[in-house]
Amino acid sequence: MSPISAIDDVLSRLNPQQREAATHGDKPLLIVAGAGTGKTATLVHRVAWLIARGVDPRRILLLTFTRRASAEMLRRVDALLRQLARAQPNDAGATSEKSSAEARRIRGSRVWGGTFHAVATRLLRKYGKAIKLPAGFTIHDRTDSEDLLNVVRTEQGLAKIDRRFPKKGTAMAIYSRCVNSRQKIDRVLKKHYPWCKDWTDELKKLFRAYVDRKEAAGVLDFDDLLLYWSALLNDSEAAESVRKMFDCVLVDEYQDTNVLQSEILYGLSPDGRGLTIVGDDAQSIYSFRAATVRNIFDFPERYPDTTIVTLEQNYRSTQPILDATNQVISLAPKRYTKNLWSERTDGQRPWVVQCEDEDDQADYVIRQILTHRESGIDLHRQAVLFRASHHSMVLEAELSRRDIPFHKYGGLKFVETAHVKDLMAFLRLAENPRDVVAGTRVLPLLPGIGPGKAMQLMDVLLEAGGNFDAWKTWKPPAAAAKLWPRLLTLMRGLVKPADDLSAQVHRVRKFYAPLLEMKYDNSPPRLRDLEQLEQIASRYRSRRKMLTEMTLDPPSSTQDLAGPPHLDDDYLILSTIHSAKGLEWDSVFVIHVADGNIPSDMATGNPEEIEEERRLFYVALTRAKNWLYVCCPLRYYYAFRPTTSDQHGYAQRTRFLPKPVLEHFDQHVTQLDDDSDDREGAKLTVAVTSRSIRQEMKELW
DNA sequence: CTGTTGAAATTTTTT
DNA sequence: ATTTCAACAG
Repeated sequence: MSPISAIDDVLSRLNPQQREAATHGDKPLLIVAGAGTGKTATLVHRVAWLIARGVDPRRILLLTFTRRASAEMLRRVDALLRQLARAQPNDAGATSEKSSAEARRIRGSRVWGGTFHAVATRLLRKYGKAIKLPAGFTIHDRTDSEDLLNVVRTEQGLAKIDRRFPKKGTAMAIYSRCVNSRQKIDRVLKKHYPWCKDWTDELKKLFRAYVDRKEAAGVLDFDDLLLYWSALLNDSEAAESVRKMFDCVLVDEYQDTNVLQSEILYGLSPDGRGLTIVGDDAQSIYSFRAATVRNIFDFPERYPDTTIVTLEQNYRSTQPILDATNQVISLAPKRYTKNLWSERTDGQRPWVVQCEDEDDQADYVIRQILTHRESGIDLHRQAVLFRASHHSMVLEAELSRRDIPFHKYGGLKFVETAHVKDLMAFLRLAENPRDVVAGTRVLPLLPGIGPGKAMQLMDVLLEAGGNFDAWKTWKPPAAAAKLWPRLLTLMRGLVKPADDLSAQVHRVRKFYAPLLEMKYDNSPPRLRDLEQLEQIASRYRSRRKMLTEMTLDPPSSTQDLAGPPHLDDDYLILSTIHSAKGLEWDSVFVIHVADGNIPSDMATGNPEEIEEERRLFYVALTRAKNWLYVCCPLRYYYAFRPTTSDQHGYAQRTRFLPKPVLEHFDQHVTQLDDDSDDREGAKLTVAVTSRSIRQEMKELW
């Protein structure tokens, strides 16, 4: 088989639109890909096609939303390329060496892949010098950035003035939005933070000082990574070298990029040559990170040669599910109209399930999941989705009680827990002694040292250019006298370590463990986390690499840390809707579908926010392949304040399921049944409550 | 300046 | 329920 017909063979598995996209030339290409329309397959084939056509893999840049997505795509590109290589004519002997060289050349794993932030880091380590970045910069995550901002805020006395001054989290969000949307602070405040308008001047001053502080500390925050990448592309010399690195740039999830990212893209290819972007305006759910659907709408205007390919055939869901989800999104004003359809015409209609309360909901979901499992759908092919991380707490407790294993994605991550951050701070301080945030985290761990002394010590260290010897002359207070010399030894040993990374972590752990035990009363599980961290460290070649990766791409679920799961392990997936992006399961349960949760009360300020919540709901629903359950508890208990007996309120079904849409769902009410020993009693209550609930339902809905 | 205690405020999504 | 803030004693 000739190479050409081999690739034709591979491409024949795609539908005509997908094939058009995969084999498009090098003019700008916009793929509007509805949910489940095989956009990953299309991108993967496109990359493989480019490589097969002779493009050097190292000159392809694949920008994805998560590292997981990038790894998955590159793996599939590899598989495809291997398949192609096998199909090449292979006349014995001499050619086999040649063809294995060819195979090496086309390895997809050599493609540049990753998130904007991860790629930015790699480029800045390499070319940062051109714009005067220190090579050994460390990266601040959101919390670190807030901490540094707080340091500056305290210095400026803004914390004292009045309690109405925006808190660090808000201030950080404002700053971040300015950077990512490339807007002046006045505009951002007016549009998104009107209640902070009175503080404009103070905020400006605060941000200026914050920028200086970052520079002095040799750190970059998430926004800086993009900002400096963009700056690199504006520096005439550096831009030339960076631009020349890539022939093709492909961007996934383009609807969730922000203005700064679109500028980076423009910088990489001003005429759009070699540019491919994929997105779905109906799934734009990251505007709180300054992402804007406009990017995808404006793309054809910015690059007039753009070809638009729309993918509408859905390979994921059954038609009854699509009928319902199409209805949900049809109520949104939108521009790229798609009508998703499937060849899988039959299947169970999606359900709207009315539950009594949160406990009932958890119970119902678990029963239904177990029923599916009995019929052969493993737990990991089922998922429970929710708007906010804490919405799954009751369910998690119940799953644990019944020994049903689960992995949770989204919400607080392992690396964000205090003790892990503490330990990492030691490493970060060693890597970059100018990092004030790391220092002011480590130092107050010692008794007798608080924020004040810590700040002083960091100033001394900064003055000395980051040489820990500068601390030798310092006289610690009595309480810290014993530990101080040991800390000094530890840190000096870590600066130029002779041992491998896990040994370094071990040394930190030995030092930190007793302090941890004093600080927390539930220390045993935390100590175990630290042991696990030591294990993880052995997987990394360098400390810098570990620090970078743990910041940019933290393990998304606690269980991920244990390494690849055993094959016989089966576990249910719990996920925030945001973290469920791009994924799919056989059966999907969306819980807490009540107004206030979806749309979240926090996001009903303006119509745009509400539209985003609608898309969020749409994303959740379109994750389902075969079975879709939408659950809404009728009654919510108020956990707040002394629980005077039976305080509760009633929930309204989400506004995104009005009557006409609801007709595409089957409606159910949970039936309590023989779960417990007192079968009789349970049945009795059911009779009463379910009737009264139906009554209430009639009145409320 | 540190560390503790008690009161008050808050309530999302994440690179 | 948790986190953040303010006041106060050592």
